[in-house]
Amino acid sequence: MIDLQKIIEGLNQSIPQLSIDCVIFGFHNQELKVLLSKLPAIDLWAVQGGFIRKTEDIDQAAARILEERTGLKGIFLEQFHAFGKASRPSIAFLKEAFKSISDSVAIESIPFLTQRFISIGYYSLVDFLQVKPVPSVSYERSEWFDIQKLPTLGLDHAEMIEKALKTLQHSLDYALIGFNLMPETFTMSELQKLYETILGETTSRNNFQRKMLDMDILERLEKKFTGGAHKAPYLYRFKRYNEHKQPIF
Amino acid sequence: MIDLQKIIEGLNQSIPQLSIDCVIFGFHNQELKVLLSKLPAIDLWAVQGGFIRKTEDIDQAAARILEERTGLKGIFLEQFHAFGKASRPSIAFLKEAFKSISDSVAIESIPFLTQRFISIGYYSLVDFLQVKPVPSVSYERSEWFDIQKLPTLGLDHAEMIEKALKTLQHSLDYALIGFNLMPETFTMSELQKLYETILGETTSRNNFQRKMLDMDILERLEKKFTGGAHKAPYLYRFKRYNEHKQPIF
DNA sequence: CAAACATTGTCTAAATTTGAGACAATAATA
DNA sequence: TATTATTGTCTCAAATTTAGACAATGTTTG
Repeated sequence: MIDLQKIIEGLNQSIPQLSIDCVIFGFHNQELKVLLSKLPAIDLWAVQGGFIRKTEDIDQAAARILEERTGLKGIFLEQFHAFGKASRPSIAFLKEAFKSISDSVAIESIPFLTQRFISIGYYSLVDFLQVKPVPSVSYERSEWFDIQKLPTLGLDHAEMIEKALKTLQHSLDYALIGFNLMPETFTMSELQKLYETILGETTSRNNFQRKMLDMDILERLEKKFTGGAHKAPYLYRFKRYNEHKQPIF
Repeated sequence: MIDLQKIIEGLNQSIPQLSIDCVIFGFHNQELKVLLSKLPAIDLWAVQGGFIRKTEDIDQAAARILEERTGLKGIFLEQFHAFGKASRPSIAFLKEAFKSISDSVAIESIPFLTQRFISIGYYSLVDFLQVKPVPSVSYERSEWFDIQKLPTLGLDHAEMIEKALKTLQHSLDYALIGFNLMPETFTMSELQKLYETILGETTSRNNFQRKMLDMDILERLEKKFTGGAHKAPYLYRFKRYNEHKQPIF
């Protein structure tokens, strides 16, 4: 249920013409996924957005939004780019969405939504299975989408996701990405799938294994008996107590 | 001469609580330098800041500010980070500076300067010798500073320069950096000094030379007779018509 | 005018990293 | 027990990086 009064209050406590958008990545079923929310009454999806309270750090605002939508805190979250084209669509369409929900909306009581917005983009890496998607007050529902099969996105969010992925690919830190996107334990080939999906290229199995083991960031655990007609793979876990294991922020 | 009326007009046409700061890098006398401006009446220096007009892209705003302060356009300029700590000092001190210049300032007529600001940081690479520093309307004068010997900086500009340098180091593209920071022609050892200064580490001369030549981004020109008691080095120039030579934006 | 000097351009061998193929080990199935 | 699919590891070759060596060459010095 959408609570317009709450939305308006939030806007009034926020910095005008500035928003935050979080591109939340997860990994499941060998697919890289993004958590999107659907606008009410309009067939458009968006990454997790919100506003910056007047007394809040922008990093705090991003962490708050992430927690509101996933229930998770203390996980990897990093700013990657600010989007501010003059032609950037305003988020005035939100008014239409609200109106379709509640006839009694006094459009003029919603502050500065028709003005041009500049948005600061963050991306986050989360453990897919630990997330319980919660749409924000102004959205209908949240869902994960395979990054290869995105729905129609509002604003410039397609470009935003593209840029977040580029940042992820470029700043490729194996320990950081694996630690944050994988579940607690995993097999080597599952880990390889993750990197191949993100980078969009394949590696030979033997050399990948050597590279990961040489990095000395993995602990080998017991074997995993999958029931397949073949040798059982070992499970691995990212080592604790190394520089990458610390709470990221 | 500071023209307060102009400043106030500019502020009224700009997006509130949002600014742009450009960290402008140059290279001269084997030193990496940053172009700073000094506040009037206060012993504080700052990188080149400005505001975003309501109808302007943020990239355009950064390019405009760069051109205003250096006379240069069409050169390398890239966004690297948005700064938005809640504790970020406001730029209210500008009022004091203005007041010390002009007794007749009605402080209240200067819009939103006492509020908390969020700033989008850009960095630029320029040919030192082509720059004619021009302080902005609200500053006293501009000067180049060796990045190792910075004066006292206002706001969080020390952190900003630090982060811009880190970005430069991390996204090290030899052709891009050399092309933008070096003069038209240079010797191989001059080029090596540039990279060593930026990265803060030394390379062996022979291997550096091979690496640069193997990249196939340099043209060898005539020799340069410096008058030193040794073999004269060749001059080089970055090749035109390769992917890096195109106007950067 | 020849020797000394400082720096440059290039070559080579060794060390390290990366790429590709091979093969034994092993859990489930036929 | 043989077959099958995958896994863990080894090895050799290729490519890249590191380190050292040395001849070439303007200028200065004796």
